Amino acid sequence: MTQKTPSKIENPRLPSRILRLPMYLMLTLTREGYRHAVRSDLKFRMPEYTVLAILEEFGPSDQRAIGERMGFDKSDVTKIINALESEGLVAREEDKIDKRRHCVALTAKGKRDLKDIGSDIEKSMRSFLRGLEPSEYATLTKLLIKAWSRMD
Amino acid sequence: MTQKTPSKIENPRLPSRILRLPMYLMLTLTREGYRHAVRSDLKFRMPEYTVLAILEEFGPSDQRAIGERMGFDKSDVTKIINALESEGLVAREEDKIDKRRHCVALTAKGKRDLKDIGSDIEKSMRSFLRGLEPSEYATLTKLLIKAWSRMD
DNA sequence: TAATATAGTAGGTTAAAATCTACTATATTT
DNA sequence: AAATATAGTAGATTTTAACCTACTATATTA
Repeated sequence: MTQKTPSKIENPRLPSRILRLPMYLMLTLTREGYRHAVRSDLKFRMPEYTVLAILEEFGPSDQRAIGERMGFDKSDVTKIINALESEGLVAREEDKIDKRRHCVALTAKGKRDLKDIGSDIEKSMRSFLRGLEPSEYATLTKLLIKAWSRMD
Repeated sequence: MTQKTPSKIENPRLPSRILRLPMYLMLTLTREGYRHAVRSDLKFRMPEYTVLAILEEFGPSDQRAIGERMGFDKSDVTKIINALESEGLVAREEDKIDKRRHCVALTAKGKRDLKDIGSDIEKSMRSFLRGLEPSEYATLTKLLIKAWSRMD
């Protein structure tokens, strides 16, 4: 009880009660993964990449729809589009029918750069999860998609 | 290009480039899971429960060792222990050999309450991930442990 | 036509986690 | 013995995401 504890824990680990909780493991992993992402010094982060990918897969879109897909407030979408536009990756165009709307589309440069931006991010994420075999990585992804698609 | 976009997206979804990224899915899930945890109005959160579980599984410990296991700064450990001590769940005792150290141990009440605190948290997390079958939940946990144990 | 609602912008606020500093007390090293 | 290092505390600072407000312009509705 009052004995002196060792100065260094050789193999620090969490108790099994905690290791059986996937939500906590995800929390820890994303926290560490964030640091890893910062270290890998990417030019764009997920929000920017997500907008580019949305425009690529679903085509030009107004900002409200982008925000709805991402679960972001419209004001935050404005900021992301501003950043992407200033880099010449997307262009805003007035919607001719509804002049309140800005139709956002990928530029030629945006289409070109999207792949590199994505592969940089994906490479960083894969290197962080390099403890998993490719098949495990795929299984993990599948399970997360299922959980994600049914969360409340 | 400039055609009017519909006012409501019936089935908003993310592009496949994003859905194939487990780290992003985890980020989204933990963000939502946090809201779910707040809604379920638990008395203690993960940091407090983690400390209790550490003390249960590894026995009495000084605060530095607890922080090392959790990846928390010592000052944060102090705050958690303060909260747990004021609820009578843990007790600090001076280490007789090294008087700088506080040997932290579960009280009888701490041992008793640990199970309820844990099952409340676990229930909340399971209900959040209820889209997964039990076997999928187990697989997910296993994969996350593997990823966690090998992250840098 | 008047009232209400929506898209987007700019900028601010809030809340939580993570980090850091200064300090006291005690141990260890030189 | 003096210098240095460690455990713990208290409190401040930083960071970041999430959220909110006020505003302009335009569209829709009653």
